[in-house]
Amino acid sequence: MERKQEVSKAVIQRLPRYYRNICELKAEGVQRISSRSLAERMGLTASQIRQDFNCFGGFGQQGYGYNIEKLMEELGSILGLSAGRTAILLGAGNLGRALLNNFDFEASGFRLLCAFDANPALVGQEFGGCEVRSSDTMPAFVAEHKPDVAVLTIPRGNAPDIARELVDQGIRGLWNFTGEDLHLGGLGVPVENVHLSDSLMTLCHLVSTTEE
Amino acid sequence: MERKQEVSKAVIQRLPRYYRNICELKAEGVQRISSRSLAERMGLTASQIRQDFNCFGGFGQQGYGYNIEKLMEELGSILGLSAGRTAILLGAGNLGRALLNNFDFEASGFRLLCAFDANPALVGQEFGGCEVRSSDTMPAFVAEHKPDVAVLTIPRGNAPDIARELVDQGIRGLWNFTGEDLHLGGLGVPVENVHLSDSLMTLCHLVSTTEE
DNA sequence: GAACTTTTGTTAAAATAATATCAATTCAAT
DNA sequence: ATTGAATTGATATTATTTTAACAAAAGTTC
Repeated sequence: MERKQEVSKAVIQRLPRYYRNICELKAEGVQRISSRSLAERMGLTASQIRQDFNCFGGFGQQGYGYNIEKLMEELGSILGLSAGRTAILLGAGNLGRALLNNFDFEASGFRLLCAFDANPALVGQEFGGCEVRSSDTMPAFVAEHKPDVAVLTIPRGNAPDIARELVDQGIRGLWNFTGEDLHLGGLGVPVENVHLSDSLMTLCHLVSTTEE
Repeated sequence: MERKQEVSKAVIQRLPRYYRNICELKAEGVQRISSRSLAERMGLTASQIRQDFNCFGGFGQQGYGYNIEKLMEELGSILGLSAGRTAILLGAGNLGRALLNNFDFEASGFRLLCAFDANPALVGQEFGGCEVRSSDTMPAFVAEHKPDVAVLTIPRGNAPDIARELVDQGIRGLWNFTGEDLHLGGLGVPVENVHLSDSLMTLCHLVSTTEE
């Protein structure tokens, strides 16, 4: 599993999509696949797929292709999905609740321990099987349970302060929906900034330039 | 505004982030900014910013920098945010309602006309100022109002069929939350596939590899 | 089991993207 | 006005990423 040299960010960002497609293939009952077939399915080149996989050591077989079962395990392991990581969610507003109710955290490698909100009306309620606790109790909870990552669905203004606080308390990653770009890479804490608006603006541009 | 040669996808995907930051600067009352300052703020290189902007014709001034007001207009125009585009939303389940209630479509260039759902209990209700209508009435509505894009927050299985139907009815773009990767580029219809799970899996990997 | 086909892993080449450099131009100060 | 500092836009360079090519290995068929 040890990598000779740093794997490029471009490759890393393709891994979840590979994993998704392999899971689908497994669900379809497929046992093995060649880089060519997978490339066709995903709209990539076979060459790119082979090179991507080989960043982590070849797990294919010449003349045969890739075994779906094995490939899924390998990709899952590279992504760290079975590491039993834990998460908490901060901010049980509309967006936070939508995630609690709909999003399958387990499928992305995380067990959601609980949510926190400052609003007393929400404290004690449960969404998607996850209890909302008072924000006051967050530091003690983090100190005790040491969750790996925090999901930030709090209002934007609070984001930088809370992020710093969480890092001080030992959080190892942030899934950030606040709209504020956070960069804690310098502190060794990765952040995934989610900006739905960026995606929609890109679509707006694409629609505008696809005009005939 | 005419481009000499195709602007690379990498540049396009940075535009929304530029736009966001310029909006913030304007809100802060800043009147002008140099590529160096902006680079520092955004964690990029000044060179990259100048080259990106120059893809669309230089709108800076030597010895002065970029005028915030002008830059915002130019970027907004490139993104097509003022084109008065319209959207409909399909599927007023948890995710759909979360978008209706929380997401600022106008800020990303779209006026949301209405939502559609097959569930009679939801039809007639309003979320975020947007009315839910019966799915049955969707084709007639699209034929009459010709919305530019459709937001897909329907269950995954239906996605491909509905997408094709929408394209036949003249839809020009899809903002796809179904989890199913849609590729209608061949039909000249751009799609933005949103996969929150990809983002969280990437974070899982980053947390795992940032281990000391 | 020999010939043929498939397909990988690896190396090389091509294409793309990011960064550095610098002349030309503008602003600001005296 | 003249000088000096700042900053762009363009070009050149470097780095990265993607694609192509192919020998080596495994499967398949007769």
